[in-house]
Amino acid sequence: MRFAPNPNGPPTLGSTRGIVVNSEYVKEYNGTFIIRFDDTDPVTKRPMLEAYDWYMEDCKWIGAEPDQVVIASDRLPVYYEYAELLIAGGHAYVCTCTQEEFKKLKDTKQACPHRDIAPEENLREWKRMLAGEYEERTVVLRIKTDIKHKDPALRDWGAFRIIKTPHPRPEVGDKYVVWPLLDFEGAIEDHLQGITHIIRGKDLMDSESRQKYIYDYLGWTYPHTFHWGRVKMHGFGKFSTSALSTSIKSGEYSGWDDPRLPTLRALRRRGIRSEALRKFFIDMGVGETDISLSLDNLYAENRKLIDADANRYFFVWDPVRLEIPGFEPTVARPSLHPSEDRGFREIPVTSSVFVCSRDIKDARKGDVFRLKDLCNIRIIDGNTAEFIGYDIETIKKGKGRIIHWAPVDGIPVSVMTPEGEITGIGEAGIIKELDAIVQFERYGYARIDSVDKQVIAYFTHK
RNA sequence: GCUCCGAUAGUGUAGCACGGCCAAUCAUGCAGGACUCUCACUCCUGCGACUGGGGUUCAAAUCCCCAUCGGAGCACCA
Repeated sequence: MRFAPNPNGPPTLGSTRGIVVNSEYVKEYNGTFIIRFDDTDPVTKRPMLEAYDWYMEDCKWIGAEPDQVVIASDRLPVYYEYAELLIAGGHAYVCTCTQEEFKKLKDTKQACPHRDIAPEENLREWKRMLAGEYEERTVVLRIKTDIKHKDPALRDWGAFRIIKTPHPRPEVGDKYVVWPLLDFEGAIEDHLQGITHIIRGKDLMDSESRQKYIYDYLGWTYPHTFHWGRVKMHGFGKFSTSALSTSIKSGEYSGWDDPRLPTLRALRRRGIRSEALRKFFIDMGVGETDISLSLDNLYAENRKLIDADANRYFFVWDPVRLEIPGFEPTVARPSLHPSEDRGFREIPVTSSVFVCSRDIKDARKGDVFRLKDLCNIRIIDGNTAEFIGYDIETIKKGKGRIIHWAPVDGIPVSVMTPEGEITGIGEAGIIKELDAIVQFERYGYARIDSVDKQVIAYFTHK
């Protein structure tokens, strides 16, 4: 099996599906997993140098280390060789029609004048192409199919064109001016690498019919193919790699791992486990239906994985200070985890704490609350309350709500979420959790990304 | 305009190649409940679908036709 991305950005949720499902089949049937960089367009979908490594990194992280790596831009001579074979066999021709001219003829099922030129002449023209004698957009090498084919998409498709912009990879640079199009490059590589099964997007459904002409001319057997539909993610708008790239450069996003982006590295930074991603995509299977899915399933999967590990902490967002006059300073000792026996945090408390404004803003005089793992209080007015005891049982019997809180000398915490940044105060112990996933009680899970004068956490999910 | 593909609960998915075992699977979601010093976790209960119409057949989610809806291709992009 192979996964064939164009490295013009980091892997996204969509690419991840390709990586996971292909590699899963490989595991199940003991096959070979090849990652092939289809980087044969130095202009329109110009590859990013860093992205090659990003793909390798992300594949590894998600448990899909490739057995082989192929970089198409390294293999132009191979493609040239087969092109010549096809030209010599009279199966391909050099066409100097303009795009518009050819389209017009093709749409009316008419051959262009170049179609009947003799192979020898085509070979000579091909050499001129390779020698750089043609300018961009003046010539193209076409594969001869059936100009009268009922499906216009299959009529004499283009296989090579001229591009004089250097390739971003320094090893390649301006070495070549004749570049293959996807259907040609992919057709040759799939055969050369002995690919037996291809899963490709529904948008590439015609590729098989197009490429089969080459396979027939060369006497090859076409791999088995499957297709999958388009994936739309709820909560993520439409995005294209190139559009994202500009938004990142302009500073609209902090980078390719901005928590608002559906890239693998962003999800990783947020604390999504690779196992959750794998299960999510494997359960989804390979369907031709276009799907529009929510990340709830992924989050649910992830929650099961992280809940037992995630230590609990108090994080108060939208904090308001609540005074409890006369309360004797003490040390609260909430447990690190409600069911795993992992010990306690220790939080020194004085006669005032922070609580979420949401929790007390509608409270009236006399309302009773339990500050979780600390004490019971009764509201006096908007931001003062009186201490009324430590006993949890009295709260359990009554109707007082249990709310969480943070010490007034706590640490500032910023949580980066897909919806934006949430700031508040957390207990100081959070600084011990650098790089770990914690649960902010009554808020959700988050990965502690950095710890300095303040804590930066990346929101995982509820 | 021409061509191709798809359609099962809110979402995703199993079943469809070989029609009966499907009063349709699983997950998530939602609702209710148990547990709990978190709105988390765990557990229990419940809700919810074969796009429509014809046909073939003793029997259709499964086969055929039409319609509707959705997606894609017809690039010197991938």
